[in-house]
Amino acid sequence: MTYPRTEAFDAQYQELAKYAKVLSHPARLAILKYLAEVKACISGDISNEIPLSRTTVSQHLQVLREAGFIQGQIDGVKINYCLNPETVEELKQLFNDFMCKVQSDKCCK
Amino acid sequence: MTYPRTEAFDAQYQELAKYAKVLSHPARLAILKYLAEVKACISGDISNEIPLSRTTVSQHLQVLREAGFIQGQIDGVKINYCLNPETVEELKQLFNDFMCKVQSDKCCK
DNA sequence: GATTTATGTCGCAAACATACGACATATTTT
DNA sequence: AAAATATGTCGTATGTTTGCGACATAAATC
Repeated sequence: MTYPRTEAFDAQYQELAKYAKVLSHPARLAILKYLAEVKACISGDISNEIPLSRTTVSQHLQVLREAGFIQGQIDGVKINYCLNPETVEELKQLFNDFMCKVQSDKCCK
Repeated sequence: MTYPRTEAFDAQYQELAKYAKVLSHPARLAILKYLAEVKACISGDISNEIPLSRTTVSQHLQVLREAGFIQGQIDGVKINYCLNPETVEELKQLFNDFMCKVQSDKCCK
């Protein structure tokens, strides 16, 4: 949702918020972890692994793809999915930068 | 949303997903950062700082409070809000644990 | 005790997210 | 070329999130 009043203000937090949204569903965290374990696999493997329909998994894959977390390599009928290390690295960076600003010495106690 | 089929499966990702959801809105990231900067403040200060109505800020504060990110200390009519370092630390831990499982050596290249 | 100040909750509309069956497409295999 | 396989997109129902005005509460001040 974009609200005119907040657009400018939100800008600096938009990127991390977007990544956080992608990570805010257990299925997507599970897919990322599964991909890290198997290094590469086809989408059918994922819907066998997690208790969701093929359609739903496909939609979660789309969210992960659009956010740049995963990449798909077409191989005939199959599509081999794997993690995109650049995006994983960027997330880590953004998150750590944010955490530095919200350090434990910055509380009222 | 809770789906019976996925409940057991989701369990191990539920916690991080929940934290990620809290961080998935720019206004909430902004509030956390503002609180870190000023160390403690009242809710009115926050709605003056960010371009959202008092009501909306109050609701974002509720989300942050319920997730344990912030604490409110009643002082007469005012409520002094501040960060909760335990939760910030727990988030950092959960996130780092997850990132270790999704390391850059775990891709198809 | 009336007014002001600080904050919270309710109710609602609009937007967004989730899950999944049904259908579409495209490449293999027979 | 028909069947099988792998995957994507559409439509839809249901639930959740967001923003905000209106109302409620409760302490402080006049």
